[in-house]
Amino acid sequence: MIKLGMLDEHIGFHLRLAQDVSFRAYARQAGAPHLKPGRFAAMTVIKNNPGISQIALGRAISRDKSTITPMVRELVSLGLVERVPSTIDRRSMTLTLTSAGDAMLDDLARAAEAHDRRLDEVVGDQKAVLIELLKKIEDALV
Amino acid sequence: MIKLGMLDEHIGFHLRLAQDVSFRAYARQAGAPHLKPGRFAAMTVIKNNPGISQIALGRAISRDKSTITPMVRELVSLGLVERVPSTIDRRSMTLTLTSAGDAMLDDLARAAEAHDRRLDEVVGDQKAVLIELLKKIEDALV
DNA sequence: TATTGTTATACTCTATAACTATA
DNA sequence: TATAGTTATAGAGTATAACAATA
Repeated sequence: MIKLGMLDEHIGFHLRLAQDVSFRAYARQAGAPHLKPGRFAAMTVIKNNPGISQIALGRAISRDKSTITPMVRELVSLGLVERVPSTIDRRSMTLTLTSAGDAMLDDLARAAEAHDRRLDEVVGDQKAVLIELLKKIEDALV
Repeated sequence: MIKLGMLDEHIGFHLRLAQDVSFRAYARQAGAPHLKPGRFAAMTVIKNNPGISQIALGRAISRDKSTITPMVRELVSLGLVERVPSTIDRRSMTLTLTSAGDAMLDDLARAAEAHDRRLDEVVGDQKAVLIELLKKIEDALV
């Protein structure tokens, strides 16, 4: 049996471990509707903020603009996102989901929800507490 | 203001976000005693399980053996880990920390602890609850 | 001068598969 | 046959820096 030593008391360590395990379980389960993990977050942000610029998208998901460029290009080439030059700022692009993108996001949401139902089961009636604590961490450390 | 939509209710999503934020904060703060994140976990496992094989190390931190090889080589070349052929199984290597490795791990532990004290502050008296929930997730989803 | 987005480039982390040497 | 470890290789994900166009 492997011992973990002092790490066992560390929130940061368990955050990493739990995220790792959770993501692997999701990837195993999702299987079919394949789209890389970052894409899901990006598409969700676009859906909820139609017309958003690439820069703003990058800020929303904490990625550099140079990371956003190929990501958006891929989503556009898959027919999931539409990319139109802004009329008010000609440097800027406006992003929206296509109807295919919307449908795909629904599929992904279903897979994510199935996964999250498992997580819900695991944490039981403590879900609200857990999410509240995680949000606190997100807000405090930015 | 960016809206997140349904994701906001998902444990998996907040796990990812909180881990991301936490890791970035740690990286910012750690600054000086530079060693990549996976190394910390590896060295901790070696410290607490002296003589462990590479395969067992890989299992402990959920990495393939081909990921372990260059990782161990780096730690050896930095003088932090000693790597000795096993006398009982000649295919196998035994790993232990050098005294420099032990000292380095102490430094890293201090940085990690400083970071974790911030996390502790954020979650307050809910720390035990949070760790318990994260462990539940780790155990349930393997 | 500052910002949006692209490109070139590079680095890290990771795994798969084929291999060797042992078991 | 199976396991420990290495190597070659490839694919994600990410960022920095230099740049063009526009503000």
